[in-house]
Amino acid sequence: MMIELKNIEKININDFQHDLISWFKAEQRDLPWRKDRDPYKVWVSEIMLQQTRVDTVIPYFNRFIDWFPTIDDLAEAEEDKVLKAWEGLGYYSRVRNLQSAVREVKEKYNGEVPNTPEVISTLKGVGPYTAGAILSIAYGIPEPAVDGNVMRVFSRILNIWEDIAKPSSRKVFEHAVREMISHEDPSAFNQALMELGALVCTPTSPSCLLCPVREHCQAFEEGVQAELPIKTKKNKTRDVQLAAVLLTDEEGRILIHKRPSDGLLANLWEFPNVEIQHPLHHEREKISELFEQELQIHLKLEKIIGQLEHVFSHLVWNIKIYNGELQSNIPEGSDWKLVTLDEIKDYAFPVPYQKMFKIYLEYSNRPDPNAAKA
DNA sequence: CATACGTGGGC
DNA sequence: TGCCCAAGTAT
Repeated sequence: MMIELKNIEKININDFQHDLISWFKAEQRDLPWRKDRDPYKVWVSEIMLQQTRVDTVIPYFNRFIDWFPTIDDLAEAEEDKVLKAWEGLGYYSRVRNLQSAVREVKEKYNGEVPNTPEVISTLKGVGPYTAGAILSIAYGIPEPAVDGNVMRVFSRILNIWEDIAKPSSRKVFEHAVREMISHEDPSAFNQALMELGALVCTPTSPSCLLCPVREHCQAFEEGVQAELPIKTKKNKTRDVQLAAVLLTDEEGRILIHKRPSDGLLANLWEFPNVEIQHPLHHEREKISELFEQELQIHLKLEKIIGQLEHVFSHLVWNIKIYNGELQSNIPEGSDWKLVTLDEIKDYAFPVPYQKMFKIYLEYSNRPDPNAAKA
């Protein structure tokens, strides 16, 4: 902490704020969530932007605000429709937490997004970053909003060699932001830091020659900007083998299942599937048995119509895709449904099952003898 | 504190 | 092809 304080003292904070904010006001991108400061829209955008690129978020944000323009609209919406609005964005608990928090705001806070760190931080899905972002952007409150961009930018500006992958590092950067933040325009200051990280002070090969705060940058002065930030991390993924089946009944309707309300892809829809513990056990009979034991459905498997791999951040799914006929009644419970090809588009499926459905459609339209191989 | 939690894009 | 992400949070 002493080192950072020392480097902060090397910077003329007023000049830094001015150079940063002037650049932001001139160069900021025209983004849909920057049209106004409606705390709800700021909130939605910040949740969507977690671990997600701006270009990906834009169309989702526009549709989401179109479907749920206000806190009331989101609070009153069916969760299935909310998940449909999020379909394909990933990290689906974000939107379930968002709806839960919005309902709490409606009920406990008279529909007003809280404007203090203490209260807003109690809302589901609102962590230290999001709290600071909403407070500063929507309410002009000088709170730090430390995300990956801010840690990268400040690592370089202040020549900080703290490992930004460590959770404990965030407080170092929060401290630095508290020392540096503009109290005149905290919103522009925080957004400028993130915008700079996105456009100029990028992870690899930062564009220092275009940087509005280059003259304040300790790492640039030392010529070490390319070495920073320090970020350790090794993601090891686990492999999971699945057999999934597209089952139709005698009327051609398709059997779908709603996933459990916690864990991976919670509350999204899927096609019936089982995990294959031993990769070689893909005999028809064994697969059928597993479906009966684990899902209580009788079926006639036809053939493997395809195969796909889907990579998550922490695991890899290898899915063998079968088609087949449902030979028992649809299981009891609202988590099973038989739907037509037209109805299926109202249900939210995670990407691996969208891929699976696409493979099925291609298979049905034009049977391909080679598809049976795999 | 480490791990679970998605996805599509860049090199 | 494979690895690293990108405006994090919950547990």
